[in-house]
Amino acid sequence: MSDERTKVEETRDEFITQWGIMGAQWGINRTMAQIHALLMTAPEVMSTDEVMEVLEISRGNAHTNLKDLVGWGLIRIVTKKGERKEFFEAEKDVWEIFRRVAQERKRREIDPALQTLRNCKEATQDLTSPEGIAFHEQMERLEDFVSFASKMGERVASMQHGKAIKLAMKFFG
Amino acid sequence: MSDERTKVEETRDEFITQWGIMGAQWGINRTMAQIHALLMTAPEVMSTDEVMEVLEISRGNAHTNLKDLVGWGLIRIVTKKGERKEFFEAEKDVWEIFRRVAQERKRREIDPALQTLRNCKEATQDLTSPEGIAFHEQMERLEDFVSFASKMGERVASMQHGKAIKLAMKFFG
DNA sequence: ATAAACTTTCAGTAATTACTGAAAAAATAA
DNA sequence: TTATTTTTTCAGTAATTACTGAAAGTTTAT
Repeated sequence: MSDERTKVEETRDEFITQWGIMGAQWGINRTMAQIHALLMTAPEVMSTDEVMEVLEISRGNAHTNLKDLVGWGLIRIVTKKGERKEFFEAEKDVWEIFRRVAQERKRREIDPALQTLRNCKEATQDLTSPEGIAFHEQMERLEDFVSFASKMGERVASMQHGKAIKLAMKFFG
Repeated sequence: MSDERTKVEETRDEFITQWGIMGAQWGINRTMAQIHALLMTAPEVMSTDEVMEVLEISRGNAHTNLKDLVGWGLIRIVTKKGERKEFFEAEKDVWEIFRRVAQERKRREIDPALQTLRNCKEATQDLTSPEGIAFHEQMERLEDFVSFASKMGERVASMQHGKAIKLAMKFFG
C-alpha cells in the first residue's frame, strides 16, 4: 500500500487536466471544466481560495467560473455555520448533471436557433419564385426537425432516472 | 411583387449571419457555420471562388473551412463535366445532417471522454481508502452513463428517418 | 516538354477570448 | 459607527484561435 493518497491525487489531477482539455475542445472554457472536475471529485465542499490554490489560478478567474457553474446548475453554494465565506459543492448524480446540461443547452443554443429559423421561414412564406419557395421549405424542414428534437430532449430530461432507464432498455431489447 | 430576389437574398443573409453567430457561441468556428448555411440554402453547387465572394473571405479561409465541412460529412465535392474546378454541395436532408453531426461528435468528443474515464477508473480500482473508493465510484458512474448515452445516440443515428419518427411518437402518444 | 487552371500550405497578423491582480463594493462583526 | 472579511468588478495583459495573401504544389491541357 505505497501511499494511496498519492495515487488518488495523481489520478484526480489527470482527470481534471483531461476534462479541461475536453472542455476546451467543445465550446466550454478550460478553467470552468477543470473546476467542475475538481468539485465533482472533491470529498468535501471547497472555498474559492482552495480552488484557486489547487488549480493555481487567480481569484477573478476562480470567481467568474464558479459563478458560471452555479448559473449552469452544476454546482451550488453552501454555507458552513460559524464560517463567513461561501463554499461550493458539485452535483454528483450523473442523471441530474445530464438534465442540467440538457436544459441549459436548450435554453442557450437550441431556442435562439429556433427563433432564427422561424423568422426566416415567416419572412419568405409568400414568395412565389422557385428560389424563394426552396429557401422557405428548407427553413421549414430545419425548424420542424430542431423543434421536434428539442421537445424530445425536454421530455427525456424531465424523466425520473428509473423511467428513463426502462424506456432506454426498449431500444436494446 | 416588389422584387422577390431581394427578399430571398436579404433573408438568406440574415440566416447566414445568425447561423454564424450561433456556431461561434458553440464550439464551431463562425466561418464554417456560415459556409454551411450558405451551401444549405444554395440553389446550385458553388465553387471556392463563389463562396469567397459572397462571404467576403480569403481563399485560405474558404479552402480550410470547406475542407473541414467535407470532413464532417456535411458537404461534398462535386465536379462538373468540362469544368476543371471543384464545386461544393451541402447535404440538405435534415435527418442526414443530424446523423452526420451525431456521428462526428461521438468520435471527436464522446470517445476521448470515455477513454479518460476508463483510465481513471482502472487506475484507482484497487484502492481501499474512503477517498480512493469514492473517486473510483464516481468515475465508474460517469463512465457507465456516458457509455450508455453514447450507445443510445449511435442507435438512434443509425435508424432510418421513418423508423425514428415512429419510435419518437411513442413518447408523445 | 511548357503553360494555365486550380488547390493547398503556411508565415505573419488580426481578432477574440481568457486570465490576472488590485481596487471597489458588499456583508458581517465589534 | 469603524474595522474586518469576503465577494465582485474590471482595466490591462496574456494566450489562443481565426484569417489573409502570397508562394508552393498539383493537375490537366496543349
